[in-house]
Amino acid sequence: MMDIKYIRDNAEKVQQNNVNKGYGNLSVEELLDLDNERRDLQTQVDELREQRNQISAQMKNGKPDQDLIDQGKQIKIQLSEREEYLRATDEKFMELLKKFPNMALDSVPVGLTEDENVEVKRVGDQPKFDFTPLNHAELAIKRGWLDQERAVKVAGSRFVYMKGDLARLEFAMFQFGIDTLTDPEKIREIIEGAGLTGKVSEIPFTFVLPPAVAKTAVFEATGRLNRAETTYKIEDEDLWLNASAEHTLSPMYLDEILDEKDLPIRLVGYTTAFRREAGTYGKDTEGFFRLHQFNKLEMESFTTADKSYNEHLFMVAIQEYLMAQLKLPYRVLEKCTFDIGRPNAKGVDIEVWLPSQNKYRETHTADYITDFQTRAMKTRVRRENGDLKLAHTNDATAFSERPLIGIIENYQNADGTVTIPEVLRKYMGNKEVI
RNA sequence: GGAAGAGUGGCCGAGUGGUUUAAGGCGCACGCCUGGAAAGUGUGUUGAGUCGAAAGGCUCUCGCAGGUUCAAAUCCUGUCUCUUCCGCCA
Repeated sequence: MMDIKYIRDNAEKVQQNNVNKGYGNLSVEELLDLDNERRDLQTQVDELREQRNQISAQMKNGKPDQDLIDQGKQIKIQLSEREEYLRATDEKFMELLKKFPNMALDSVPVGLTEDENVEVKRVGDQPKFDFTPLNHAELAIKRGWLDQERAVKVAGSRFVYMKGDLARLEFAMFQFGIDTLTDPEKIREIIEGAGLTGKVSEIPFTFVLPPAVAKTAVFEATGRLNRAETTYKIEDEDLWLNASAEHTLSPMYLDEILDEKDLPIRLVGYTTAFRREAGTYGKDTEGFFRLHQFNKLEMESFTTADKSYNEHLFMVAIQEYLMAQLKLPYRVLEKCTFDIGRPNAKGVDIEVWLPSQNKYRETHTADYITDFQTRAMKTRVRRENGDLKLAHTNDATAFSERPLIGIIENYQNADGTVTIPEVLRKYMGNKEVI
């Protein structure tokens, strides 16, 4: 959620940001009108309550006074009318305010389609094959690793059974990710490699197995509840299935005041993610590129405002490190204003090279969210100087299932086998090929 | 899922309609006292909104949401969470 005080002071800039992020229909003027109305009403209500309290205080000492009781009754009537008006105005105000997107940093490229995303760099060589490479779905089905037909029978389209060595490889990859993120030595190595020494904390991540559901109000506070297109609701419960561990990690400190000396809090959470994928019919239907259900390892961190930007760069560095360790060819994109998403101030995507599609496809996102989530969640920090400030959150993918697609396509051999990336072999019984 | 009990400032805990602007204690912060400390002692110590240059004023906040009343931590209704017991269960 945006800071109304910031909007009051920066009306034009906020309106321009709305336009840049594809929310040009949201009017700052309309919001500020509601804000003024709301504050006027609040003052009126406060004054009436003050009168009521004064009358009540007079009544404490002596016997009940009919005159005071009558005055109190008058105030009660006026107050309930004003309060109702205030409640309705406040509701309209909040409804509109919650729709406002976070301010994009000035460095974020302005653009209203994903074509405006800017490629920052390419890393790793695209493999050359002396045979015609299969796409990941063909290969996985051929090897008995993927059963879509039976999944359709049981659960419907966009669900799969993942089996055998591919399923094992997935857990190997996740274990590799967990081992890396919880290892102080590896964290230091990544920070050094990214030139962030002294700029970010060197404390490792804590591995978390979080709930996979969140209550409506909590999910809304994350700014990620998208009823129409993404999120599944559990019938007869006030619960939604998470579409990422972010949705249950970021609200962990809801309504809490954190101590600065305990920061940063770095978490890496594993859950199964559920997405309705409404509006993507016909897109990426082959294999397991876009499913209603997939597993994901997600990073989340809580910092003070002055540390959060470097924390974001650190998370991107981690993502690059993981991809580089797997020796997958990838590229890094600076996402444009439209593509970074409503809660983001900045966003980076990492895409893996897919030989079958002859292009790079998204595997990782890093979200720089500033205080947009913590304002709604009331997650604050007691600074060392005693100030109370909103915490900042950063959120980023460690591994989803998509890098597996990159692995089996880039590491495939002519005979249909797949060479296992070196760093994963120890998790696969030291096998070199599956 | 059923039954009973309980939710009060950072923590413990008093409080069954108006001397509560939430007693008292612990912890914490800053003083006084002391050669220094302990003890003692004084002041302060939830968070939010709003007005104000500031000092400060006003309002709200006793799990949450409604209701009764001139007046609610206190009475009523709903709901959530926790504890104990029962049932079910990986």
